[in-house]
Amino acid sequence: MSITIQEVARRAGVSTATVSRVLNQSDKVLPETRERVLSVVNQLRYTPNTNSRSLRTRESRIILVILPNLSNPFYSEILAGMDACTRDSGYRLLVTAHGASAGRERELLGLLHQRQADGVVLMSPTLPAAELSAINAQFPVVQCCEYIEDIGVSYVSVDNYTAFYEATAYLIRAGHRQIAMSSSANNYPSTRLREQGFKKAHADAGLPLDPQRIRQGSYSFESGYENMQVFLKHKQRPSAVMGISDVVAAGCISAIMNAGLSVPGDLSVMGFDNLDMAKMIQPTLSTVMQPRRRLGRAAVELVLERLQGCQEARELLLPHELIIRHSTR
Amino acid sequence: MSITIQEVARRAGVSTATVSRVLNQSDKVLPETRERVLSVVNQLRYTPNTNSRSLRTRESRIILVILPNLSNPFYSEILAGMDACTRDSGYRLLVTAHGASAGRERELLGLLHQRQADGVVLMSPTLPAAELSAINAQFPVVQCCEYIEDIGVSYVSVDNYTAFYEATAYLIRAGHRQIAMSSSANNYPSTRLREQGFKKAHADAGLPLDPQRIRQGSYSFESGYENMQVFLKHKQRPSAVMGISDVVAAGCISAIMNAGLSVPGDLSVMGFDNLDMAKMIQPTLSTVMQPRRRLGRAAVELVLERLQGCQEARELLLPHELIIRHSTR
DNA sequence: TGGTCGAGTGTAATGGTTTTCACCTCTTGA
DNA sequence: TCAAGAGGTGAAAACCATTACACTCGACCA
Repeated sequence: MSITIQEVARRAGVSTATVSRVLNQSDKVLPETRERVLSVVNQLRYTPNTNSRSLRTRESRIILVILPNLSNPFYSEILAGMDACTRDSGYRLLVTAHGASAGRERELLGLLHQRQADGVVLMSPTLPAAELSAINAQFPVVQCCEYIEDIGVSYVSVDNYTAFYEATAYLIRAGHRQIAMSSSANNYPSTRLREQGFKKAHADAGLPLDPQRIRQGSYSFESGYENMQVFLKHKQRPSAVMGISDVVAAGCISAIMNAGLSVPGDLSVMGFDNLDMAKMIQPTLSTVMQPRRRLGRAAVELVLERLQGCQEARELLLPHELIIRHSTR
Repeated sequence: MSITIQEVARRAGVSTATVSRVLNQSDKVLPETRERVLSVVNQLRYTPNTNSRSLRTRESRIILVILPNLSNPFYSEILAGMDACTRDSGYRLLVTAHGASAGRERELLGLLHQRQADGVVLMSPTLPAAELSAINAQFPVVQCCEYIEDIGVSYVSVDNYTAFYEATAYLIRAGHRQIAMSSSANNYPSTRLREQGFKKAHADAGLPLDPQRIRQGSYSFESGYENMQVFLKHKQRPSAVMGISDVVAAGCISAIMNAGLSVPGDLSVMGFDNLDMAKMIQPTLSTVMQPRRRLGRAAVELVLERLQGCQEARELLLPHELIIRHSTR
């Protein structure tokens, strides 16, 4: 049916070993033999069978990507970066969601042992640290965006602490004294870091911070909406609010407008992520840009690097950027 | 290193053939032998090596998904549907973007011949019809959302014509007489169908339609913005505008607001897709819901169905739904 | 009693590649 | 002139599963 290396060898009048050598540009082959083989390869449009190759070499040239869910647009741009990075590397991406189930995540990581994947990018690990670093000892593991620190597992992310600090400081410099934050109840390091940045900016400015000013919830639009409704009822209404994500910030804006107030006239709103959406809403959303494409690209690069043999764990924080649009003043 | 079928066979005191038979629940095996084998399998946590299996059986249990790009949130929910559908089928998703290059798409489809994938879902084919149906003769091909009709290749989509017709008719019934459409210059069937639905709704209502009222562009926010700016300059300003997508509609809304007009006070705006974003903008966007999760699920189901042996091409149009929010009146 | 049949199992070929090892031919240096 | 070494190549094992075919054994029938 399909063309095999035998066929190529036969037509080129060499052994399969030689064809293999030519294709893997490894060993010494006489230039003229190489030419002969290559011309047959091109003529026959031969491509090696990946299964037999993987069977032999114990590598699949596939990188596994595990994220909590696929429906969140935050991830799409990151995936695009990974995909682009993968393109000419000979590797491919196997993308799946774990749906917040550690069991499912464990099952997926089983693909590594089955040699169905050579390495993995985790977008938000649900597994305990010990398990993670055990796997990392055997296979390249890279954490992207969300990560557990100091367990010897590489990660690439942004500096959530500083980013949130800067965004908060910006609002303070702009004259805001009562700032609220619609946060999340999850245990992600990023969430904690952002809250810490928020607090530190207050502390450094000598501003008191009423604990009621931080409300937890989720990363959803609805959560932003509901938290904002509560903030609006506080006796001392905040003059600005930070969303832990753009989507949450959009929820805040909706709540504000539905209460008959205006943004940024009555309240300023700041988001986080710089989704495409941020420039589409009215008013356009001030936010902190995460370089999502580059995050994806870097994550895959780190996996590739380890596949190349590099052993050391890398900890990359890519530059974020405060983007001021029209939802703040 | 890893456990092989030989090892299982040895410990269970049977031949590898028997182990294989147990695992593939095919042939007759004495219940007690089966038990013995299964217990060893569980004890050793044995999972068959996929590469050698694929090498033998010439199937990879992988479904290829090719979309134009990964960064568009329109696709993310569809992917989620595919992923969910795939979950317990034993199949996995290999997702890649073709970046509007037919060459790249062709290259990716090569994975089928290399037995790296058993079937494929195409989210917007760039290949000529003939090539597509040639591939479809050998492997399961399913078109999703965008499709070429009548070439014997299955597809799943929504009824773009009727959907756009209904949305337009809704605006007409609401009293609008001057309706514009921010369309796209591409050649996608969906685009043509939506334009036709738009026109037919006018015709059926006996409304004249100035050709200037349809402007082409792209599927981007900017395109909607720019088209809208032109519409606003027309001597007879439209009282409503339909975007070919939610993102385009959002661009229209921005242009309208930046011109100092209001939505829906001065103009009504209708989108298409019902992205999450639609409920996040102000005013919330009236739109046509595409059941994206179900689209993804159905596409994968069709591939699976053909893999099961079903030969006939299916043409599925899933129900859409007009969703009225606050951008229209 | 001898032959047929079927159920259950094992042997070994098979899939397509990579890679070890052995081989041959030349060159080089002593 | 011969030994050693190096460059180029081929034969065959190995990777790990599936499966066609053969075999054994007991049951059953004529």
